[in-house]
Amino acid sequence: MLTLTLPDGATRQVEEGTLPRDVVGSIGQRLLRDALAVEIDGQVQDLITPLRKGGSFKVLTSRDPDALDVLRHSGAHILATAVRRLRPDAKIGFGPSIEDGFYYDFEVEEPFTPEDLEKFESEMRKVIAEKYPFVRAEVSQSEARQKFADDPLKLERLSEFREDEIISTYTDGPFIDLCRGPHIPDTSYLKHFKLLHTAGAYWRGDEKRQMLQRIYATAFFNKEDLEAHLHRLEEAKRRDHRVLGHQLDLYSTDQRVGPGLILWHPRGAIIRNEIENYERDLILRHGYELVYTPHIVSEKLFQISGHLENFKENMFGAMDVEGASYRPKPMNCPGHICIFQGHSRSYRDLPIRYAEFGTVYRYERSGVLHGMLRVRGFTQDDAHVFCTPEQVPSEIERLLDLVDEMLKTFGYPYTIELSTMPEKALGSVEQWNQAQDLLSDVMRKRGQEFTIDEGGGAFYGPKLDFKLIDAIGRKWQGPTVQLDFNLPERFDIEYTGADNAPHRPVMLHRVLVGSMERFVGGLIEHYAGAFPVWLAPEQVRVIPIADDFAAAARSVADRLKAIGARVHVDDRSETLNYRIREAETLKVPYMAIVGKREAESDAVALRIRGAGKKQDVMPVADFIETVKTQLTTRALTL
RNA sequence: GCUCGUGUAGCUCAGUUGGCAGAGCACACCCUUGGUAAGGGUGAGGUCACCGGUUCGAUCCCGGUCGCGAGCUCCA
Repeated sequence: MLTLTLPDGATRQVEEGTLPRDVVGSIGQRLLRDALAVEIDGQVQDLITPLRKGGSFKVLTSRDPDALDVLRHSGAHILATAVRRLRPDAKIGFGPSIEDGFYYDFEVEEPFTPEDLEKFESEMRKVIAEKYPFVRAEVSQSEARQKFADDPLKLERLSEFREDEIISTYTDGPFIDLCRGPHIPDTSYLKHFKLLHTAGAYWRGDEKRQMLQRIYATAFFNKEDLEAHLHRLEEAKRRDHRVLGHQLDLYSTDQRVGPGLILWHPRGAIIRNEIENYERDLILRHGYELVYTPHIVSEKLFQISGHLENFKENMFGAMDVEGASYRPKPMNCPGHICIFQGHSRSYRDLPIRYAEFGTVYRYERSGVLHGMLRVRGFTQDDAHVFCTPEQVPSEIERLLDLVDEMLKTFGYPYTIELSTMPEKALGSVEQWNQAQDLLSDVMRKRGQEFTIDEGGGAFYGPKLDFKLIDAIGRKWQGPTVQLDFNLPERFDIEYTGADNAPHRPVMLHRVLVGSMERFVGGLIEHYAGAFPVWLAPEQVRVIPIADDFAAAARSVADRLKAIGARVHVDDRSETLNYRIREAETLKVPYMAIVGKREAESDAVALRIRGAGKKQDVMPVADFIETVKTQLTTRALTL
């Protein structure tokens, strides 16, 4: 007998092998109608998998987030059912639910076309209308091999089952799949879904294996959620930094320059420069010193640092300089270490914090390049802290403060991940554990929440990754802080302690924005191109209504320039409507319009970005104050 | 790098079942001097990504190269 504890505390005794469906039915018929799956002891299973253990027992309905995974996974089966009907030659791979939906992988001779997707979608509606129950069966290895005799990918998976593992299959009408489940009761439960796109995907994610055709789709329990999701996809498209970057004339790439290399146009360069100026002030306040190191350095340096050993596939090739090999630097750390070693150091000097906007070059495979977000040349706001082991916790604390201050300025909420020892790593397991404990201790003491990314560390040390959350809820790679017990060893750097003996300093690597390119690309999407005043390439556009007021407009502009604002006067011989439209399209925060009334009273008719027709007539002096406040506070809203 | 798709004016895109290349915007000039999201006219602008093949003839068909896009893999 198994004991099930219901959410209200009541218990039920049932025999092992009882179907959850029967338990739910005995609780209530209404509940059975709504039930999609059950959760036993925290594990989700469907209504037709026999109970093998007792514990807490919860019925999942469409209100439970976990039930959405069940729905989507079943959606994948229904997709495969439809595909198999129309393309009997398709060999089935895997079809899991994923963060925003589900996919199914197929091996086919002829790849799928967008028209195929439409046909599959309408075929899915037929499968749904036919209301096939999902039927579970537990089978032996040899039975399974028979059922999937024509599906080599499934046979491969079957060969990996252990003797004692249960092999289960699920059938919905004509389609059978090797699957652990759980599933919804029948195909009619899937109502609101959409096939999105196809893409190639390696079998089992291995680039040495064959390429399958993947169909991506999404599904929700109700129409509103589906529509909201599709709307979010549209919204992401609308914010695409590649489109906005071009429209707003921020940056470009050029075939003649090469892929993955960014040309910053004047308007984009302003944004970057503002960020750099802000950050320079910030870090000088936080005790950093600025340094510069060369873009190409002798390969010998990367032999010492271990980059040639561990990072070679991401480094550009060597160039010959009078018989010696030089390489573009993929990271700034070795150079900073050389500066540290330029003097003998005392414990009294530490911590030493070197910062550089250092441009690095990394070879990235052509298929991964993406606008400003994934490039081959980028500038890191890089810094390295050299300190004693005892100083590490306080340095981490300082960094947490610094990061917090910076991310607030840009209006990003964030989460923190602690990434631990990867497979390919320098240094001992003990060193790694020590470092990881140290990082987590500091955060626990602060009450700072974080999650663990197992095996996600850099090859030279564990790291803290800050994940930014943008205006539409997407996560971005933000600041990282990495502990490094390895480079100090390799470079044999030391300082003299109070005991007059040499000691090994600890090294911290950290970036705040990470890559200027990626960060600005992300900001474009975060703000949807409508930058806060302090970052806006053009902050005020002054528009005289007619030529007669051009002089008055220029006077307004001059006074704004005097407080450091970026202002243009648009006195072109175009209609007022035309000029307003252009400024609005360029997302200029303020339009200051000057006509007869304003010129006579030294005022402007202010049109604020996003506020439409609404205008505010105010004295020029007041407007200047408004802009000044925006600039000094780095305000996020107008 | 791999699978699929794609490349026509500065930009966004039509088009040619193989026969002198099209629009809108932007740009130049002229008219218009305007009160809150595109006033009107005229004009200039293209080796139809590049290389090769098929053909009397290729922007179009075929092959290759390069770029771009959706993904896979990888990452700041």
